[in-house]
Amino acid sequence: MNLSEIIDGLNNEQSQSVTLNDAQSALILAGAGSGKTRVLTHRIAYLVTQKNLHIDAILAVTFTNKAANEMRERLNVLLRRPIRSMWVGTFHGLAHRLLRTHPAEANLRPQFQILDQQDQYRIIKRLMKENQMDESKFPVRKVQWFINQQKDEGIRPNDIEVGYNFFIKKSLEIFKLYEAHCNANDLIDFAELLVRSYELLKNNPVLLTHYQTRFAHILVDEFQDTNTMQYKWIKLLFDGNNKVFCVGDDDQSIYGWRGAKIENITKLETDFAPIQTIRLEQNYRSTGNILNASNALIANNSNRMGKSLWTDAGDGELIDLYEARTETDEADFVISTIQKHLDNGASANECAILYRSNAQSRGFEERLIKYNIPYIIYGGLRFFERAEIKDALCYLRLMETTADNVAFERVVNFPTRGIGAATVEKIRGFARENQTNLFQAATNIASTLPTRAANALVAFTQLIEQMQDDTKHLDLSEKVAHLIKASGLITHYSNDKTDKAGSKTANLEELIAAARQYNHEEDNDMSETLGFISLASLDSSGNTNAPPTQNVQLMTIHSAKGLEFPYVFLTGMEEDLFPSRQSKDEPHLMDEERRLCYVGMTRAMKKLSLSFAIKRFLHGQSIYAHPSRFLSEIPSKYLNQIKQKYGATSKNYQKDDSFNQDIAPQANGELSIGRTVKHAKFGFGTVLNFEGNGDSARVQIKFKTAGTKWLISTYANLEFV
DNA sequence: ACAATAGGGATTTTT
DNA sequence: TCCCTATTGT
Repeated sequence: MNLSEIIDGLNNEQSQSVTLNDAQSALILAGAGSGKTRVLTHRIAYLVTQKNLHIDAILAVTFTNKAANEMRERLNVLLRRPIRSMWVGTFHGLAHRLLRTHPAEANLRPQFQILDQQDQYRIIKRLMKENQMDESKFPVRKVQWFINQQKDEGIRPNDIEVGYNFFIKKSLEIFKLYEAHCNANDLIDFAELLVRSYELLKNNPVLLTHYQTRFAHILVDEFQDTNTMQYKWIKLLFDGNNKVFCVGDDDQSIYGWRGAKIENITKLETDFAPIQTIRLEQNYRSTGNILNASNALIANNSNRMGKSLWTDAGDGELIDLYEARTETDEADFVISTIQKHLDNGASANECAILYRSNAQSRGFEERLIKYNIPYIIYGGLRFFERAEIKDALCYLRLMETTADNVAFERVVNFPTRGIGAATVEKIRGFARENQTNLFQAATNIASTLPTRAANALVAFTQLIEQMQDDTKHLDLSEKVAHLIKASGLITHYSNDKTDKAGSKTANLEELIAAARQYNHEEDNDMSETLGFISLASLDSSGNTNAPPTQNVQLMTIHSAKGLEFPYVFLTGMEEDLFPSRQSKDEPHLMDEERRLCYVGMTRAMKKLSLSFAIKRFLHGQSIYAHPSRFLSEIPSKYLNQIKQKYGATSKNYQKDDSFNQDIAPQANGELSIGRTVKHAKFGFGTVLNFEGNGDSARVQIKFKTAGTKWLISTYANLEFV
């Protein structure tokens, strides 16, 4: 492979990045749609083919499995050689690989298991219950959040100063118990993968030197999304002799709430000095209008590293901005516009409906069903997170290692077999006292129990042993197929009346297929089964390169990051919804909302449509909303504002028309939310909300002294102050 | 063991 | 309003 093959079709900056001296570290500030994945993979190809770098000397890190798989595929094509041994993967996947390779040095038994969010939640919940913590005062989610937050920062319980904060004090107690529990049961949660592998290297200078020397080049994707531990992890592997190549875009940092530190990208310049910064500003995705509008929006953020995207693709169409009366009206606009695109020959999967929060999908879904347009909603439970799949996997885990307590707890009485809470509690007690696992405890304790429970328990342990025996010589997928039947799961789910579509049994069938497709890489000590189980935890998507289907795509803006669509509808552009209410008081949160908006807008290739509703039904009540501030940050010359009622598609025109023009803020300028009014009896107050029309029009007012009231406006005789 | 019911909470979720 | 969880009743 020669150089021209690698840099063919790259622009100046891209090719400069790719062919940078191999003794040089680099930060590539890659704007949306500027071809960053291409630069990253071509850089690797350049190092391997032009600088004769061995593929084992490369460490390439991404955030998602999807990105990692994509990179592998592209490298396979580019390098025309197997790259199996190359360390390309997610932070978590690579950390996991380190721990599996050196379990003893990391103080782990080789059979350690990965805890996913759900498993973690269950454990924390049980620990809280056992310690009489009131869940209504201390929500499990919050405690789980607290623990993960600490771990993402590399903070261990002993590092935390107990202050006056009661929540922190109690959470810390649980944190300690949780850590002890995980250590006793060989459990590693997501954050622990990083912390533990970090400590592994930190405490083993020989190992550290080995990997520092081995990885001559460390390449990191989406650097703006790294959290503290991930940053420290990369920094530890960097000894100054090796080089980093980090790609990121500070304008697309949208995971700050999850611990991502946007500052990491600026810290690079000092911590990894000397490092050369290159900006990729030519956009190959969107039209000029979309790009200029996005640039104008993001310019409102402070502390940017600075970057301005351009395109030579031409202005394209203006951005539609639709003012809807209600969320139903908004859905009508979006769906009928999509219908027009379809009529003009577009395919459904070229259209994406994006929103800030999942709850907004419902209205669109209803319309899509009504107009018979195929769609797919992203979000919700992924394949390996589904209850029936987790059930089956827990049987698999128990068969692999009967000492797996998490798996034991989940399936000991599922499908129900007469082993109640009391029995399980006795098993736990015995296991605690005798320092053994639950399965062993169950075998030992059975004879001491009342006959009924004893029989049930013996039946269960024998079932597991029998399944182990029966599947000894079967391959992975046959094993899964066997366990689904033998455990009674398939019978249980086919009798499930709540699952009319039979999707649960279908999913179980799908699991057999997934096991068949799993290709095990024997680059570590894991058995095939253990490898499959780990994969299920680390990549819960269950995607086996699912072919793109002809569906309109509905998803949150967060999940749209990294994707692109010809037609994008960015919906619910209202204050308190987007930007979210929870972000309005904190400038740095507001900046993140704006970046999110920027991400959403820059997903669009040909046509972007923005929309907001004047009145939205949310959390069981109608709310009058103001257009998002982001809309006013987009210069109107890029916008095509549409205000009139869209089309005649709405059959519920009358019903929707509860918005009374007579009392609309636009109509008379008198009554509007936030307006101060005076009432003869209740005195001064502020208008919170209003609805209805004619004689039934009502106004909600928060009075200074009389509290909040709904008043019929025709009787209220309000005086505007 | 399961269905009916009540209560509380309701961004975003790469791993 | 809707959805998830916990509790209660059969």
